[in-house]
Amino acid sequence: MATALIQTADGTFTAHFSEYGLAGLHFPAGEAVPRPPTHEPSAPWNSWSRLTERALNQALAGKTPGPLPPLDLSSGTVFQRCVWNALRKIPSGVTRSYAQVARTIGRPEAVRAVGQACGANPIPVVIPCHRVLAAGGKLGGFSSGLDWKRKLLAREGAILELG
DNA sequence: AGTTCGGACCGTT
DNA sequence: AACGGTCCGAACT
Repeated sequence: MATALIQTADGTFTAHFSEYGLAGLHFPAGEAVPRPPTHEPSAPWNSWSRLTERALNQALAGKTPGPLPPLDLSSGTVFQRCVWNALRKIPSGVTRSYAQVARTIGRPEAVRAVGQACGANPIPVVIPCHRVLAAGGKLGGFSSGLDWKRKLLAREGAILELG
């Protein structure tokens, strides 16, 4: 595994790469980053890092990102990967409810479990867990802070709340 | 219209 | 056994 710092207009994100691809992404930490990352020149990490930086900046700007590095979602359970996969199909600017996602994956009753799976999403922003709201257009929760959720949705031009 | 309460539901630790 | 990024209906203010 390698750690890379990803520079964006919103601060420095931290990315984790396995030998299979991007495995984790963290929002800018409040404090200074502990240690500088180490790179193995031979690995594809530098290439993936560049792809991640480009895609992440696009996403943060509310635009649909282009090519992504391979994603390593092996940390998740079958159910979680199922949910994350469904999340990736939600277009930018569009929102779904936890119940809708539950229906999409064929488990209409596993609503709370879907919420739980969203919280376990290892690659936020790229895997748009922020596009899932509570019923009635209410914001719902967000592991990394609701400010981020609001900000991301606003950048995409998503409609929030109700008139 | 907004709120609180109480069950019911399901995957993860 | 307990906890969640839930949902829905009912009964309030």
